[in-house]
Formats: sequence, C-alpha cells, structure tokens
Amino acid sequence: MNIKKASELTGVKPENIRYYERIGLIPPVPRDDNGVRDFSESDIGWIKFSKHMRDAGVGTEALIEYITLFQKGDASNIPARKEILRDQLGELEERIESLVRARDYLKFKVDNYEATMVPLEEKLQSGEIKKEEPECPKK
Amino acid sequence: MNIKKASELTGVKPENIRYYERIGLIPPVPRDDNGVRDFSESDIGWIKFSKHMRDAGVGTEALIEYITLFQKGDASNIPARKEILRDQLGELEERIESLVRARDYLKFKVDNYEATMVPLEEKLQSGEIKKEEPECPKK
DNA sequence: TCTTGCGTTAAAGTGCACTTTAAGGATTAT
DNA sequence: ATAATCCTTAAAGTGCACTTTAACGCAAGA
Repeated sequence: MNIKKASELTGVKPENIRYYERIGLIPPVPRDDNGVRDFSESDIGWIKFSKHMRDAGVGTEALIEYITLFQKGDASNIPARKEILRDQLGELEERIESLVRARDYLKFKVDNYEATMVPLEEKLQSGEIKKEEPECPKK
Repeated sequence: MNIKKASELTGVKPENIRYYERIGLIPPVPRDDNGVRDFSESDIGWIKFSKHMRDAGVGTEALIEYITLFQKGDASNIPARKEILRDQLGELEERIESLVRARDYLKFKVDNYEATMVPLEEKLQSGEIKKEEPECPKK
C-alpha cells in the first residue's frame, strides 16, 4: 500500500512517516521499482507503535535505539531491547504519577474555586489583603 | 528573599524564574531599591504552581492567560479563570488516559517479551518468517 | 499531450521552551 | 581596594520534533 493509505491507517501524516523512517523511528520501508514505498501490515504496526510511544512522550532517542537493536534481528540483544522497554516503562510510570498529582491539584482548585477565590477577591477589593493565590491541597 | 533562594525553594533555575516572569507565567515580582527581585511566599507559590503545571505539560499559553486574568484582580473574571483551569484539567485527564494506555501496552510487551520474541527470533533466524514485531494486547 | 495527483529527496524553516551570552551594577570577603 | 559573588537586562543561541519548500518523477484521465 502507498504512503497515503498508510497515513490514513495510522493517523500519521505522510511527511511524518517519511521523517520517522529517515531518522530511524521505524524500520526502512521497502520500495517498488519506481522507488515508491510499499507498506506492509508490519510497517503499519511499526508506525502505530512509534506514534503510540511518541504520544506518550517517549523520546525519539530511546525509540530509535530500540528499533536499531530490533533491526539487527539478533536474538542476543533481546535482553537489551527488553531493558530499553522496561526503562521507558519506568519513565512512563513516573510521568503518569506527576500528571496525576497535577490533576488532583487542579481538580481541588477547580472544585474549590468559588469557595476560596470569591472571598479572597472580596478581601482583595477592599485592600484588606495582598494578592496571593496558590494554596494547595495538603496531600 | 533573593532569586537564588527562590530557586532553591522551587527547584526552578534563576534564569527560568526570570524567564517565567518575563513571559507572564508568574506575576511580576517586586523589586528593592536596586531593582533586585524580592520574593514573597506568594511569589514562591506562583513559581511552584507554574512549575507544577508545566511539568504536567500544561502549555505556557493557557497558564499565561490564567495569570493575566488573575492579575486583573477582578472577581468578575473568576468564572473565566475557573474555565481555563477546567479546560486544562480536561486535557490533563486525556493525557493521563493516553499515557496509561501506552503504559499498559508497554507493560504487556515487557512482560511477554521472552514468550513472544524469543520464538519469533528463532523463526526469523531460520528464514521461516519476515521481520515484524508490533503485536498489541487486544484491549 | 497535458494537466492532475500521486510519489520522491534534500534542505531550509518553524514553534516552543528554554538556555546562554554579553555587559554591566551592587554587596561581601580578604 | 579589589576580587568574588551575587544581582540586572536584552538579545542571541540551542535542541527537539516536526513542517514546509523546492524541485523533481511517474501514471492515469480528458
């Protein structure tokens, strides 16, 4: 299948598929006689995988490293590949933690906006206090 | 307190505190007679807030909009401020979802690496199959 | 045949969020 | 008093991940 179809199937723009291939974020895609890319299901799978990981904030570097190892097609580097994945999994878990904390804070703030901000604003208006906002939920 | 102290307290580098102030990511910090910033507890709170949100991937634009509204110190824009926060909360929730999906996928992949990859590699070695990796857990 | 629409590459440009540099002013330590 | 160590600003530079541009080729339809 051509790059347009691959793009539709993966939600990654053709330019970015080419870019991903160029930097090694996906393995090289085979070409036909005219040098035109002919994507297989497995190529599509790789694009989806990389998109998935990129969306989650996994940096290109770790991904490229992983793809490179995979491409060597050597069973001896399976532990290395597994370790990259495990590292990224750890980082992902940390990022989720951080996001959840921020979300809880923001949720608290939104839920209590009227209760805390309106009286604060009133005092502010009357010059009773100086401007200050950030109060966090005591975790 | 000076910018060094503020930096230590918040984990944000002095350069970035200045940068944050310059672009409006925190309200202006009062200066002493020499034009040197003198941070109050509330200034520290703002830095922490912005860092917290930035770490979670909240873009500067939304944050600046929020700070700007806050600075107008007008109770009438409380709903607008609340809405910005609510919007960002929604986006944060989506990002968390996406990360959790990626994590689950990666976790599956790591947990099953030996089980799925080792036999795959063996077949590959023997030329029995072509290279293809990405198989997802059926969610 | 020629225009439309797909594909290709290399290279330059963009946007974001810092980060560094340059040039200088004030306070503290020796 | 002079060197170190803080502070200040404006402006230029960096790194990442695209994104756009330019210049081209092939192939089917009017």
